[in-house]
Amino acid sequence: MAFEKVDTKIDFAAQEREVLAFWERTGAFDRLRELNKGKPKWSFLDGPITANNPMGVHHAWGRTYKDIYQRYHAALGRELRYQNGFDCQGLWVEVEVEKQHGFKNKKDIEQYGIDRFVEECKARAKKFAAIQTEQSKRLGYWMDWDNSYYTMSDENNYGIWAFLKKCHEKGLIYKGVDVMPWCPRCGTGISHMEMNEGYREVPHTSVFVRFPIRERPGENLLVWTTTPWTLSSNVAAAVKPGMRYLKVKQGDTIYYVGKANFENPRTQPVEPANVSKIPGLMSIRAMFKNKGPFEVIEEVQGESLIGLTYDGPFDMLDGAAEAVAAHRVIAWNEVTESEGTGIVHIAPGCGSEDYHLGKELGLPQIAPLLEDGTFRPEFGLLAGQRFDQATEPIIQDLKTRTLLFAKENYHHRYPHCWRCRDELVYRLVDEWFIQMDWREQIKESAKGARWIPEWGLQRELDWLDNMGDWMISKKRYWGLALPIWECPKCGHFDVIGSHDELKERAVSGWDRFEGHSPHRPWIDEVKIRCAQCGGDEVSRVKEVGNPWLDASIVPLTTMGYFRDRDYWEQWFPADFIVEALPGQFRNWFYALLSVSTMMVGRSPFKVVKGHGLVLDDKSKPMHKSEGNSIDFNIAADEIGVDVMRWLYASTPPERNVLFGPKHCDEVRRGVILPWWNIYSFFCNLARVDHFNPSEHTADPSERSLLDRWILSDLHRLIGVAHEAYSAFDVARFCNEAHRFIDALSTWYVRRSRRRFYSEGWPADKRAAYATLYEVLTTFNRLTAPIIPFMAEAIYQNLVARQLTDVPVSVHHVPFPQADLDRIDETLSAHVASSIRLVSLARSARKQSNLKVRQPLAEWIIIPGDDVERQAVNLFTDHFLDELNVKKVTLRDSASDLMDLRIEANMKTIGPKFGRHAAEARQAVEQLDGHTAQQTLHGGRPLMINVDGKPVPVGSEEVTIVRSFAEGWAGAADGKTVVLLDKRLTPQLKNEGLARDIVRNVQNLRKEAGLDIADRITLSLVTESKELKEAIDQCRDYVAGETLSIDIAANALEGESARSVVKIQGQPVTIALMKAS
RNA sequence: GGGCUCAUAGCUCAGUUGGCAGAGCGCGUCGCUGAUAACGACGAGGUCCCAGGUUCAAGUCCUGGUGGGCCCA
Repeated sequence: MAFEKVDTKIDFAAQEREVLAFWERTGAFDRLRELNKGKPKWSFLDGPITANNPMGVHHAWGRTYKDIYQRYHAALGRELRYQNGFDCQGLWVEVEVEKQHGFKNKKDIEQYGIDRFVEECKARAKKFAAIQTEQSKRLGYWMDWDNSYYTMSDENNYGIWAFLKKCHEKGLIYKGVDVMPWCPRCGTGISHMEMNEGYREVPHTSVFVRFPIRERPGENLLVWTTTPWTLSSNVAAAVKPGMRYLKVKQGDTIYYVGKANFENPRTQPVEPANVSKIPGLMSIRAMFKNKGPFEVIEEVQGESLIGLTYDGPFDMLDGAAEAVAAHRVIAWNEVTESEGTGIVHIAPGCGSEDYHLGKELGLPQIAPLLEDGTFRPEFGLLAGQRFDQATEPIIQDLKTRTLLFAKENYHHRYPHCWRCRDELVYRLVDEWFIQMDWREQIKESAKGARWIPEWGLQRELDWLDNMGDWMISKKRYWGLALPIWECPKCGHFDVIGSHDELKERAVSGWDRFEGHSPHRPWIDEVKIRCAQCGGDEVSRVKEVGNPWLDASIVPLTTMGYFRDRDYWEQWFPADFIVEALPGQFRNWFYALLSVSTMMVGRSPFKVVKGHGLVLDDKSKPMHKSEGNSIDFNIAADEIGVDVMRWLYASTPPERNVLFGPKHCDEVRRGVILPWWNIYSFFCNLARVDHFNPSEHTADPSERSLLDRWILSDLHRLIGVAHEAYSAFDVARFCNEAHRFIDALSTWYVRRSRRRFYSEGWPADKRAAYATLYEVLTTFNRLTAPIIPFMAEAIYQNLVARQLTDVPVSVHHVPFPQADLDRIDETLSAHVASSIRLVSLARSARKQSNLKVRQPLAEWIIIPGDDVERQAVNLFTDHFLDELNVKKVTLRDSASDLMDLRIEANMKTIGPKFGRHAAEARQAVEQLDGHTAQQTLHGGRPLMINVDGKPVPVGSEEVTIVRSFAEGWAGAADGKTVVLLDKRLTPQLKNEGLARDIVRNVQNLRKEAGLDIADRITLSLVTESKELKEAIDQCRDYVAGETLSIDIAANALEGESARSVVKIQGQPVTIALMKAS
């Protein structure tokens, strides 16, 4: 069948949609799986994507890698599982469902009904899983989409139960108390890691408050806090031993304040750019001055304050009763001179550092806030108020009682909930933990895998060394039901390891649970008997699980560990996983390693690769909330998926990729379009010529040098492709492929073009066709994993339409194998030299303003080495044509045409002359060029005077710089010199004019819509004597190039196109008509 | 607060063992022309973050600082 005409103005996105339909129609993916069934396995494990929103382009990077390496291994003939994963459970889904309903807090959810709420979360995950599935298909991601795993599945949840039970059997599960960041709106603790993502700059009212010292009436500690609500729970005040404190007297009142703190100019701790936008801060000294006269009466050491007791600011509240007797000044090294007053308010129930310090010293912990951030009833005037709304009442109250020294508007970075943006507070809470003292075992597992990049292992080991126990509970609704049943009577708890075990242990509620997924609220119906005290109303704890548990059991659950151990053995551990780097060392990678180490004692993956982030074109991370995330579907249809995939594949994975129109366009123009243009050039000619790949073949002996060269380069590239793909370094292949496209386009095709235009099928034309056909089809297969759509389109036209008994899809074709015998390094060196010589000559032409259309008489080449000399001999014809010269001459020297100057080569002169190097350089550069060159060519050294002594200098120590004689254009690089004869004979001048005329006629032909092969009648009307003469002399040339059967000097009757142009400044009227 | 890492052209980044500072994109100029919504050549554009030090010579090595990123506390 004939080749289909290729449109050079292709709409790539439309073509991609056609290819998708083709894959669908032909069942191409299923066919691939059949082809590879029973072959050696390659096991990829997909890290589940959060099924909570449609994909943005930033989700496509990792998925591109996943598809590329799967396609490559399939092309090697490996069997794969192709299982995609969706991460379904967790707070992020809850938050979106809450938003839909306008819920403000947990009460709203409970009123609405946990069952309905959880069903909606489930439905949301399913909905977005379906959307992401369609988007992934659009990306060209070949997966077994009907067999995706969902972390909310029963199998997955019960799998985690088995893991937790195993932990419990080893005594690792415990309930702990800690002060941790808490989101009052979500009503749940926030891990430090989550907290890092939510810092924002906000203004708070910070206060300076005095604490009266009981032992010293009239004397006070001056303390400062940015969170006035915590004053309700103050227990102690901390000073730093060794630090200097001042006694400042104002009126009858004496204040203690850090000496440095007192004097320090204070600034708002915000981004430097924001400082000027907000009011500044007063120094503490200025605050005193503001209030009236004061004097510094004494300076004391911090130690002298330690042990003093004081009256707390809210001692009258019932909730603070425990603290009254505990108020005293303690020593703490973390007190700083740069912030606050140098005396730090300590509330162990309201801050992390405070808590640990308090625990060390045995201080009481006062926890003032309920789950929703309001004060407990026992906090009197504050009871029921939210911590942030309480600021004003607190200040008013302190003012009334004259305890308030000052207040100010303080701007700082403060943590907010990463999902709902509410301000976080520190709360004292109970949570469930896995004790992680078996970290050494996990480290061994980590070492058993290969990490790309290599430093990933060290990063992971660092994390494993430093991590605390794993907090696995969250006081929420939608998630893994922690299988912990805790006896309300005796406090004993049990961890249930499976569905069946629970059924066995159940004493009530099983009937209400049966038939439901193991989620709240249904699972909470099931009660068991306490194994310790025999109580039979033991309920499950209310908490749900950390979602990283959900994602980390998948190497077991999805590969059938709990249901088909034989199958599991075949696929575990995974050969490869790949995910975005930031965070995963402490998230998925960590959780995966921990779970598999516990369950089966080794890493669930052999190779783990990380990649960077997708940033916008201003280098900012893409976030839906920032508004800079780009919708995947829109991008796919605007720029095409192949372009996007190439952009991702070609970015070094450790770096971030900047995604924007500019960068996509760079890929499109730099890689995709040139490749498409080469293909369409070939295809459209092959179509007209009725090229038949099985008929028009060529023996090696019939191939030209350039044919052998491009095939050699192709086979070298095949080798690189295997190395790069199998090392998971596709970026390296992209670089080399880009270079190959450049070479193919700007050298092979350009230099071979005329061979395709000859009549009939001479051997040389067959060789050109056969060569380019082989290059195109082979290179196409190499790029197919990266740009699967374009590869398919090209394959269908070049191969599937032409040959019988070939695979239906390019993705069924085995990956090419390199034939080392076809690699010819010498030839590559010759071509490289040729390209260099030609570009040197072009540079010479450019510098002398000699356009290539103007023929020149002679090109003299003084080769820098033997390879160049041989290249000139091998490729003389190409040289003549490429540079439009009449003659190429090889010479050993051309001193008659050049002036020479000597420069010092500091790389060798430096070490030789040491501190006299500068002097030596001057001496060398004063030498006469020609004489010096003769001396050196004669094998003798140059003599220079340095430090008063004559010293010999050899050819390695100097460089010769050239300038060129009148009438010659030249350029030099290293030892290589090229010279072009600028002198134009009348004959040359006429030929130059003729070529200009031809070019203009060709433009007009195209404008007139003529076919390449149409013959024309041409008319050239001009007043210019020079042009007339040139036309006259080069009549045959002009006629031949433009397919003119006649060239008239007067106007045409019935012309179909006309234009008036200036040729070298002289006007001519061109007209033409198609010849009958 | 500790650890790691980075700082080079308008942008994105290379820069080997110290030896006259590079590429791609963008910009400007010119050229090529039946692969043409391409392509090629040439050019302009630099305080190599700052300050010291070693050296004949420092983007490169050493010390100290500043600024950014990541990790940990």
